[in-house]
Amino acid sequence: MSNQDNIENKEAEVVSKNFIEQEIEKDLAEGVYSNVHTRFPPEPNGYLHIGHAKSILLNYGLAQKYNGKFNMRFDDTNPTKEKVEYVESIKKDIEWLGANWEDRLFFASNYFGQMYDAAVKLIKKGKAYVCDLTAEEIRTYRGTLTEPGKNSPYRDRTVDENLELFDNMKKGLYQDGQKVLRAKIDMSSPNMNLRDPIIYRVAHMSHHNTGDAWCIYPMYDYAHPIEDAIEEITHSICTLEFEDHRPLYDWVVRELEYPVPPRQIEFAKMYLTNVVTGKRYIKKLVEDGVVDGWDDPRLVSISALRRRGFTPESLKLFVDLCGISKSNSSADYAMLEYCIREDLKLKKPRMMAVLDPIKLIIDNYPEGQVEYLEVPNNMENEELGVRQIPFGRELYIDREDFMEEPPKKYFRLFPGNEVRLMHAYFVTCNSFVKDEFGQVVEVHCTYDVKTKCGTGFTERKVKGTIHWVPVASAVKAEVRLYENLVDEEKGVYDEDGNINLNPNSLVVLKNCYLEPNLKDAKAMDSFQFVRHGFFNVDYKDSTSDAPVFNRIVSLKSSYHLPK
RNA sequence: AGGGCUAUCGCCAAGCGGUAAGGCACAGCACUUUGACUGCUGCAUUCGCAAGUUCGAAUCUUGCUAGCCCUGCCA
Repeated sequence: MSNQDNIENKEAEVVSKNFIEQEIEKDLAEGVYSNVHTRFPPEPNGYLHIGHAKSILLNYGLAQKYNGKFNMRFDDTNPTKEKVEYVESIKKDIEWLGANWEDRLFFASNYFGQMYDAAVKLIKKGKAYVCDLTAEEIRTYRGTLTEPGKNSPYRDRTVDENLELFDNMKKGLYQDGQKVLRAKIDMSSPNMNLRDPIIYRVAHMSHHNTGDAWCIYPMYDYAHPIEDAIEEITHSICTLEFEDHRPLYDWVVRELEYPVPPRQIEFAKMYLTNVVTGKRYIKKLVEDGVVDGWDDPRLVSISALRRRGFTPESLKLFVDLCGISKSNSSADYAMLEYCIREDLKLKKPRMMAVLDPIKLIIDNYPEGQVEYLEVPNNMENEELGVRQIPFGRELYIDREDFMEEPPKKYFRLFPGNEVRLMHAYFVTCNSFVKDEFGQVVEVHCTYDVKTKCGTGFTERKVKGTIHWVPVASAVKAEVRLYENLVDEEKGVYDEDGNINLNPNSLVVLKNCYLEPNLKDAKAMDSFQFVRHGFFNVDYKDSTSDAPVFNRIVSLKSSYHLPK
């Protein structure tokens, strides 16, 4: 079974339609829309994270499922927050995820002209007015959650006066904050968004895309429905906090009289338990140097997950497994880990690596002899081929694979016990050597030639198999193990809102030995290290000459020494 | 005179009036050139709580309770 089939099978398990799909099918059946057109509309003000991946994959997946189209759109209506550098990184992340916008890459800022015309239309309909109140006054006039607001004294200006004032705003006759354009809706609405929301503000600032062409910029609530309508989006999918904005969204598309108005549907954001997902907090971690950048493998930004070795397929699987709903929830990190293991296990070679080495010496193996063993790269996937591993008298094995006094059900090496050296021979432990600190440094064994792997030897069996690496040709490497950045015992935040950090979130092992085949491993290549999990070669500059491996994910938690 | 939304196993999540899907996690057994993987088995007499309607309610009604969101010239 190929890996692709495997993923498709996993997806097939998600049989029921999510509520958005149900809504779409209802719209299609009732003829509200004749096609499906979705979009992903980030503001280029930072890095995308796994929560965005959910939205991207949802929107793209919906378009695919219903044979529709998917647009990429930068919602860049606020020049104070946006930068070109984010635009490129966002495009890169989305392409990497596999969401294809084809030739439909748009910028909200390219619609400024149409948005201006639409505002003029609203003014002419008597549905918008220029307001001279200060920001503070507007806040006061807006009322509170429990008290209605009151009308602005400028609310009843004539159409002609509004037209002239708005034109003057555009011409740059006013300072920032001096005047705004407001929609005339209902100052006593229980929905704050409908209390004459501001739809245009003055901001004398260069825009990353339009430069100095404009000094007035539309607000999200006004701009977004127009963007969707212009692009003929049918289903405008966003997160739950915009539910209260939907009446305003509908007001805008209705008053502007679009023939086929788009429809906004909200779903719950994705959170991960005990993981920092807030952009503000991630930014602080980066600035404080707690992590080494936005792509630090302990973060869940898309660039971090990519650097860590997560694949687009694994993220897609994760998003599908999590599902879409309207209830606030937080997924277990274990589910994410499952997804990457699932994706990689048949795709990647299984190599041997010794992370905490002790020597194993085969006393009856001829000194100086080297033999090459041919081993499959992945015993469950023949397509990955075979490789040669040199075998000799002196090997490294992992410290945890030998115990002087083994507990019950310990199947690995201990004095008198016989185990299989993976892909090689059975060896029996005869003795061991300790250093002056009482640490085991050498284990002495004898091997049985008859037991060579692949010869069909079946006379006796062993309970344990251990991995090894030849001392003479092993590749020395630095291995980085990642744990949760957050102290799970204490929870993500303390009383003051600071993050409870886990001091052991990054462990660097400098004395690791890998099988010789890993000498030329390419950057971003990933492997399974038997018993240790999945690792990838880091592309970032390392502090040592040795190759650096990041642990993507460890093996399932039940894969441990006997209790 | 507040409004909107949500509540089904440790975590996600189906369910849409006919008697609680599935996945993750966890546990056990089998298999195994690693104890992983794979396979099998187990894991909610009960759906936030309380009344009501009904032959029948997680699904309908009413009333509570808890959580999230909303008073940016942010998105």
